[in-house]
Formats: sequence, C-alpha cells, structure tokens
Amino acid sequence: MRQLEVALKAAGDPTRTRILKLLEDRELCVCQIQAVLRLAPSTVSKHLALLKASGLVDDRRDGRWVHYALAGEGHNPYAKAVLRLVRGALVRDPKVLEDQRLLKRVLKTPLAELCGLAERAHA
Amino acid sequence: MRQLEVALKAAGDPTRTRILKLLEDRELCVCQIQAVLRLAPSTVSKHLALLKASGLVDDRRDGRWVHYALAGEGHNPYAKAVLRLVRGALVRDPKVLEDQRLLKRVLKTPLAELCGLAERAHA
DNA sequence: CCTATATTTCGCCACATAGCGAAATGACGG
DNA sequence: CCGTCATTTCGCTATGTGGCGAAATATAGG
Repeated sequence: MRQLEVALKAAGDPTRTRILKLLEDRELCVCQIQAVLRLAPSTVSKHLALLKASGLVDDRRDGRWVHYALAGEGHNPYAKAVLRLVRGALVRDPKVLEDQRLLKRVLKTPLAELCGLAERAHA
Repeated sequence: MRQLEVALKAAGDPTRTRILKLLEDRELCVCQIQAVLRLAPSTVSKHLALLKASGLVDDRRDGRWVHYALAGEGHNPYAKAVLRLVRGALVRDPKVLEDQRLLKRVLKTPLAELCGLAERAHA
C-alpha cells in the first residue's frame, strides 16, 4: 500500500479521528488521550503507533510520559493534506464536542494525578 | 461511522484509488474498469458499490452498461475534498501510469467488443 | 537495585473485508 | 417470451483489524 492509502486509511477510523481532533490545539500525552477516549491503554497505544507509522502524528518522550502531536513535515507527503481535511471536518459533531468538553476537564488535572484515575471516576 | 470516516476509508484502499484515478478524466463503464484492473467482475462491482455508497462516485445506467463517474455534489459533504486530494496524488505512481496506459488502449475498443475480451488477450 | 508508574508489546477473540466463482438480476434483440 | 450479455448479489475463504487483559519495557525516585 502506498503512502496515500496509508494516510487515508489511518484517518478513516472513528477512534483515530477522535484522537486527531483532540490533538488539533495541543500535544497530549497518552494518559490524557486515554482519559478522554476511555479505552484500554493498549488500545490507545496501538492507535497511536499506527498514526505515527502512517506519518500523521509525531511522538516525543518526556520522562515517563510520551506526548503525541499532529505531524509537521514528516515522511508521508500526504499527511498534511489529510490532517487539513480532518481539521476542517466534524466541527459540529456531537461526539467530537463531547470529547473536547471532557478534554478541558482532563487538562485541569496535573499529569501526575491523572493516569491512575483514568479508569475510575468519570462522569 | 460518520461520513468523514466513510469517505476516507473508501478512498483508503489501493484498488479503489486505482478506480478513482481511472475516473479522473472521464466516466467509465464497469467492463472498461474491469479490463484495466484485471479483477473478477464481482470484485469490481463490489468496490464500485462501496464507492457509490460512500458518496465518492455516481452511477448512470445506459442500456446494459452502467457508467460510473466521480461524484459531483452528492450526499457526502466530504467527498469533494477527498476526491481533490486523490486527484492531486499519485501523479507519478508507476502503477497508476500503467493503468492509464492500459486504459488508453481499452478506450479504443468499442464497448460491444470489449467485455467478453476482458479476461483474455491482455499484454 | 527495587518499586512505582506510563507506555508498549503480545496473545487472543470477534468481526470486517478483499478476493473469487456461481447464481441471480436487468436490459436488449430477436 | 427467450436467449444473450453486463452487472450485481450471494456464499465462501483468507486475511486484516479493533477491542481487551496480561506481560514486558522504560523511566523516575528512592
């Protein structure tokens, strides 16, 4: 499969578009993404690995935490165009808005406290 | 799955990008597409049905033949953006060029003669 | 070193899907 | 009507993939 299809396919999954939408304004660490998505860590990690392999996101390790961000100029020449498309889309989507609302609360919690809490105390 | 993911996923398959690239300059009937792709008719038909369901192509029946074309303003608001992205991509891709070369020859054969020939006489 | 914690890797299961051939459908020409 | 031919639908197989939990890895702080 060529890079075009790789990028389109990576972005063509509902969970991964959720992640891409979350990353639009800021980089996030895995536990923050997990806290919003409410999926198992292994699931989130797999999606992030695929997004990275497809060139749509970059990662950056900072101590125990790994931060992911939308990719800049990377190895996939179609990444920017796909990301631009996603950025312009789903602006009024209820699920995306709900994720953004939840993200706001997650961002208020310091990383050190957040991660163990991810699977408890939602609502 | 929302329309964005549907469109991205539809375009994120190598066989379907081949079809979309073939349709860039003109509409084509199923047997013409099949003659270029060299896949079973049922396979081609399934891909076309999916592309149509995702809003990326339109179909038009003309007698026994069904012609497919890139979608205009349709039910999927993201179709145009995805098609624009694909149109600008793979311009120098060897497989795409090979398909276009083969298509040129296919276009010289009248429809009435073409279809039975699809599975014989390539090269 | 040893523990705690964040992330990834691995093994598994349920389900989706690309490919094919065979049978069904739809349209044209007797 | 009936046969022919283009296309679609159906049934099948092989492979891909999203989800999870358990185990492995990596780092920070004793």
